[in-house]
Amino acid sequence: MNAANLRARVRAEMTEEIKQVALRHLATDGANLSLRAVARDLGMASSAVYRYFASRDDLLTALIIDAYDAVGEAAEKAAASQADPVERWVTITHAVRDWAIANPHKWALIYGSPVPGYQAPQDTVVPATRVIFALAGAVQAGLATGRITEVPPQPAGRFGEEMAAVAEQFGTGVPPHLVGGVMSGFIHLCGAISGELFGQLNNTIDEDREGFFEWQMRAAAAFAGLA
Amino acid sequence: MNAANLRARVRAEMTEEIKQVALRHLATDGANLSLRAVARDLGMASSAVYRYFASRDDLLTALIIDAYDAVGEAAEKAAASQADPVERWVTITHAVRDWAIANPHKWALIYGSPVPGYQAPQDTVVPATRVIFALAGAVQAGLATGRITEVPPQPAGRFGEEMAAVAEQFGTGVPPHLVGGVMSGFIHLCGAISGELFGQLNNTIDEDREGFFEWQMRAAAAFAGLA
DNA sequence: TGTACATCAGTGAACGCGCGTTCACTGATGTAC
DNA sequence: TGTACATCAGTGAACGCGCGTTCACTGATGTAC
Repeated sequence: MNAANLRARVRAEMTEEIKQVALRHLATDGANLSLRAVARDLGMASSAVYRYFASRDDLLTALIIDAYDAVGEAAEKAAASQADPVERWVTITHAVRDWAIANPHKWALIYGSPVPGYQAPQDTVVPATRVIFALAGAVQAGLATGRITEVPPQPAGRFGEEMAAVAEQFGTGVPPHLVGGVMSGFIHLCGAISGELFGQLNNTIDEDREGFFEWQMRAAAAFAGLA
Repeated sequence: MNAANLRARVRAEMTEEIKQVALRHLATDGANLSLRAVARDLGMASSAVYRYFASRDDLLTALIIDAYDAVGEAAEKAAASQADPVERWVTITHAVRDWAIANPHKWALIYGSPVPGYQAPQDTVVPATRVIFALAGAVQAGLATGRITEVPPQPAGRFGEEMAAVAEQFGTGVPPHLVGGVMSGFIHLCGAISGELFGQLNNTIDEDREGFFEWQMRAAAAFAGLA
């Protein structure tokens, strides 16, 4: 390793450290992320952070992309562990939920209310799709193994056309009417996790939230054809 | 009207005005609500607000309760307008979505990521249940009119017991296994609206979001027995 | 291998601004006799 | 009806604190000849 590489590596490590500390602050203060507080924790001048991130928003963007990648990777790993299409779907959803429970502030960052004044740049678009693609993969597997027999009710009208466009654009090999089922399952998944983390289940389902979750996700799988 | 009532009325009007201005700020700055900014808009000293709300959190609580009541009322009004149980369910969900689209910041306040450092007091619990009760009412109507024939898959284990406890506690007359379906539908509803407002549908379903929404909500109704 | 120069991480002060909450106070309105 | 008193909305200054970002700078590290 030559000198240039060393400097680059030190820089990468420092960048990583800033993000780690920022995540800790996110956990306590929500999205009101303070650059100065981060710098203070690192024992450096607040201005030094600007060597690594051009602005507070840039730091936020980096955290958002990391979070999308982390939950996406969890979903993909889970997907790879199950051959049976239905169990693959269920395992993916559990992996996403487990990740969210372990990292509630990261979940809120990417699936919660938008940060006021923050506009997500294009870089976040691709990482944001990894979970949906993992779910679509389970449906693909179901198609490939002849596991999918009943189809969900056909989406009608313009929205059906949009599903067709999405199916073609992403080329997942999943027919349009099942893309809607995947999308619906993903939305239900997000709702179930956010409901659990943000308090909508309080005073109603306080014991067996995992059981309730799986029950819902199996229903969602069935709606996407995976019965 | 005597003098005492007049003073009380003026006070109520001022309280209302403060809340209105606070809501406008919520729309632009998210949950980072600033008492000083509100006072500034009203042309009064920031300390004067303390005559009406003991603290910033108290003001937030008032806004949260108002929001729960507003969306709950929208749901109940919609419910009253439809006799057919399935259409009642669908109409309720549309009413909730319409309200959320018209008041996205209020939706985020009650169903989005929790406000950092804010702890919701007990006063918010009852208003928070009005939407679920409206949905449960549609299922009750379905039972009463013999419209419910197929039942959703029985929830197993501890979570099934919890559903039974909830059914008994609230005394809605809906059998335990259908309470789970109502709860699941409510969660799916929240997910669908939050997904639309918070950006999860961007670049995927951009045209006919209403169609996609209704398609999902009819599936949710079916899962709660309303086929 | 040695030296002159360029790069770049990090500093510390400053700018201009914001915040929630408290406190002693003024002055208008309402109440009791 | 008139007067003394109590209530209470609103003021303005202050406390003690926070923030993002810029800028001229120091000093160590890396590069080119």
